[in-house]
Amino acid sequence: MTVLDSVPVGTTTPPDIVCTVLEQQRHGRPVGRERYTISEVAGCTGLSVHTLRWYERIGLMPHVDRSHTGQRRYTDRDLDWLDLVGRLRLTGMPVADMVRYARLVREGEHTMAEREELLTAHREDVRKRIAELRSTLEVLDYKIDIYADARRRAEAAEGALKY
Amino acid sequence: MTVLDSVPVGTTTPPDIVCTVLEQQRHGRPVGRERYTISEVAGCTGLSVHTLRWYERIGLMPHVDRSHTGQRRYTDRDLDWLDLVGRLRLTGMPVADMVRYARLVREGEHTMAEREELLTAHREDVRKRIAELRSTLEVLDYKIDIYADARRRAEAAEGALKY
DNA sequence: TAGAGAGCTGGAGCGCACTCCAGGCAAGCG
DNA sequence: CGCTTGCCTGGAGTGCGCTCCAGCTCTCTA
Repeated sequence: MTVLDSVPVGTTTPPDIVCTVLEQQRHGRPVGRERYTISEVAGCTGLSVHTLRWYERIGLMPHVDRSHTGQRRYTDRDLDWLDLVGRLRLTGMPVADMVRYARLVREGEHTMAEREELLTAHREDVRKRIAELRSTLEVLDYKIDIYADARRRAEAAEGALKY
Repeated sequence: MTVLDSVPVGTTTPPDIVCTVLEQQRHGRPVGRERYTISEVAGCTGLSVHTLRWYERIGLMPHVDRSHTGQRRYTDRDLDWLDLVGRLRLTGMPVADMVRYARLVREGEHTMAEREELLTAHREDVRKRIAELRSTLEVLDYKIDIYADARRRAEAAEGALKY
């Protein structure tokens, strides 16, 4: 089974304990290991295995290691990267931009200026989006207040009718 | 021409003045009128005419008036509605939800509680998204700092080489 | 009276970000 | 030894939110 070959040689964790770890992994990285199967990574990142494989196909992953049978073995570094990707995704960065960033990282140190630029531009974007959201929040508050007022008035009228 | 039949009878605005108004309309509602053609609305909302017609098809507009030749004539109320729709869209509300809200509005006063609920749920969403964005902003700041530090160090080293 | 220009309709097409499928392989279990 | 489980691949399919197209009408201007 895959559990055995993903546990480093020398570690004698019995299968039942590994299972417990697998059980508790929902949005927590399984501890005490450094190589994870694709389904474990799916479990703790919230991404589907399809999406993980797709990220690799499009060049969004920095080369994932394989087991001797050709199965993916993700490292803690990979999980850190996926964490960053997840955040950028949540903030609406297009996948194409993330792929570009990934490519720059692969290309080495001389691309650091460009990476900084990319992130800085995105940060500006995020700031703008926060401002937008806040301004809409005001409109939402205003409208909800109107509905709430109307409801309170209606309830008061209903109360008055009772007596 | 359409300009004439969209100007209320009795208003004698000459065409050239109307043109000036049309010129300045980029993201400002043309003033002094109460019926707008689809391209005027496209101009001041930033939506395409395609999108405006599509919104109507899917039930996102509360019945747009027509001229005697069957062309759309948007009112200020319509523009207000589009303003709300635009804000909800910016905050990521799915079109299906906006359609549902539009339907509730059409159905009259007895749907107010449901509308309030819908907006309140969305407000919660927006708040969560703002929190998410802010937390990502921190990560971004952190990473950008690292890049900036590296860059400054590199520049300092380069400077040192010169002398 | 011909041509330009704006608008109309139903329906097809598109880009993005996944999501799923068919067909196949390797390992462990009863 | 067959069955199940988990993973593999390339490629097709999906849902959303538009976006565009063909073919038409109406009105104005030269």
